[in-house]
Amino acid sequence: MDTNKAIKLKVMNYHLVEGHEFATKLQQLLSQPGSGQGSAEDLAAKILETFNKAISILDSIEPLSSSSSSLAAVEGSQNASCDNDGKFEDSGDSRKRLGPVKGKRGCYKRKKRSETWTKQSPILEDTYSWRKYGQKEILNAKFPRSYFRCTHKYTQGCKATKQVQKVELEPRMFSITYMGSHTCNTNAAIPEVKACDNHHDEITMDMEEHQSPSLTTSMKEEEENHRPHGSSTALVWPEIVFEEDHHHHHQAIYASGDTSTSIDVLGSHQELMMFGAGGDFEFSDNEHYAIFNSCSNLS
DNA sequence: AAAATTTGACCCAA
DNA sequence: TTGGGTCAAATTTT
Repeated sequence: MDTNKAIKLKVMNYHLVEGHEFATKLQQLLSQPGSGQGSAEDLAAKILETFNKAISILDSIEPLSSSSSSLAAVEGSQNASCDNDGKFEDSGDSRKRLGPVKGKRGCYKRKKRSETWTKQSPILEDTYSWRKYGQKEILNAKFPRSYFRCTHKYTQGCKATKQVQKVELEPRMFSITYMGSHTCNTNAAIPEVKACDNHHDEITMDMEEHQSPSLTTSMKEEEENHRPHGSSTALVWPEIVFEEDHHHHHQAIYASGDTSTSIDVLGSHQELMMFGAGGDFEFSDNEHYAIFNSCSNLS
């Protein structure tokens, strides 16, 4: 708790203040006629990066849904074309599924025995270390889904997993579903955490045909957030609209409406949705502190 | 050499 | 039989 406060303070001091300064400079720059656009874009990129870092850190300390629901579990499917209304049941470790929805093929739902929560974020990293163990093309979805498990699954029996999939309607966003909480020794996890060097794992999604030339098959966060040529979109996170384009029966990807938290960043609006069983994201304070410390000097 | 990723095979409920 | 999730051998990266 105290440590979380300390971390927040640091985030405030380093990232947010820095971002604010960048934004101020940008504002000055824009108000001056004939100022070079290149540097404006540069500033914009810096601002974005700064805020992304801050959000990432804060978000992992304290997942945004403070009003945790009492649901035992929540739908985990991100299949953009499927409506879900079955329920999870307790089950063994794996390979159990729940019924289809609306008779449409491919609309499965996985049984979940542990808490599951989903968020949307342009940021792929978090404070845990993950090992990718699979990737699947998902029916009716444009982007593949990547599967990750905790690096310490076998050494420490940690059962946490996550699934990551690009959001169809906003390809710079990722839908990240966390399943189960970490039981691994967080101290052991520290050295593997690559929370700040921006040059690591995260998903490498290969999609056969992506239209944006700036989207390479390897979608590292840096590439995502750094793009100076991203034009105005580099500055704005578009509002996420959960609108089903090819199937009317579906209103929202996360149908079991729970908590939806919004945060405003740079005047734009990003929506994060957190669901489920009062996700017990249990972080060791030390871990965060260490991670944050190691990050804070990287601007 | 060890750790991580890729990717086709496999499992199983629907 | 199918699609989603996982496994594991092959491959790549560190």
